[in-house]
Amino acid sequence: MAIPLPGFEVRGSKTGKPIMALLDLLGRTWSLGIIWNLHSGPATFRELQQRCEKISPTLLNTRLKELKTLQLVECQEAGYQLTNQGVDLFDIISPLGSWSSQWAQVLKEDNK
Amino acid sequence: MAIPLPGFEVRGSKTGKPIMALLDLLGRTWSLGIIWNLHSGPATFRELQQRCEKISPTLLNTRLKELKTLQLVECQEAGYQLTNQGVDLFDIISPLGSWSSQWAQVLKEDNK
DNA sequence: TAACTTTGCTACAAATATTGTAGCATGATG
DNA sequence: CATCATGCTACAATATTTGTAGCAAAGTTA
Repeated sequence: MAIPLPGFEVRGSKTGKPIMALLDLLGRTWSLGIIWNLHSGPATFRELQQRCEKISPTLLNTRLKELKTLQLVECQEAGYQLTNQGVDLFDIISPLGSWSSQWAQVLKEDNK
Repeated sequence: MAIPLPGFEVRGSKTGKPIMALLDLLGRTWSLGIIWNLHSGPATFRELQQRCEKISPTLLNTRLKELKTLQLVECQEAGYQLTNQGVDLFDIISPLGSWSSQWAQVLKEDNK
């Protein structure tokens, strides 16, 4: 699958709008998981593999390449880590953590 | 693929943590796209299909079932629309719109 | 009321993405 | 050296997504 670059046609949209490239990226298996897991600090390839519990090395490497190309993740001495932009992105989505707890609560109530 | 319910094992995590269910859901092809596209107002099945440009009816229906089960989308007279919870979720991710524009800008600069 | 349309959705095969396991090359450690 | 850990690739098996066709039900028109 081609890396979703802003300005070009991506899965789901021909317009080239940045948001569509981003939604394509984040909608790929494990993209969000990798970003989420990297927030707790840099990790080596194998360490990241463990944080993600069940990701295959093939896909992990594919996603890392995409995320590096799109400058959300970089590889330094300490291992893979979020770039400044990656951190900014994480900061936007981080409220999902507490939101999801409330959501789980509501789902639980409603299924009583 | 089983619907990712908070409290149960999901793709990428056995812990049952709500955030992992959410990341599984949002990481599925078109989940984010559907939520994003529904924000501009209710839509019939075919209308939504057009907003999503290239989604197949099979998958659209699968995703809608998931989103309905998880109470993010509901089907009313006007068509499919975000529930209150769905709107809350959208509100969290909506800054991605402007963030992605800046991101696109940076990528463009750096590739000069 | 009988012929069109439109709509929501299913069927199903082809195309694509993801997993799982094995293992290789490289560099560090004993 | 021999051993081990790491980053990553190969590749076949499996699962997901697409694309096209089309059906049943609910309007609309004549």
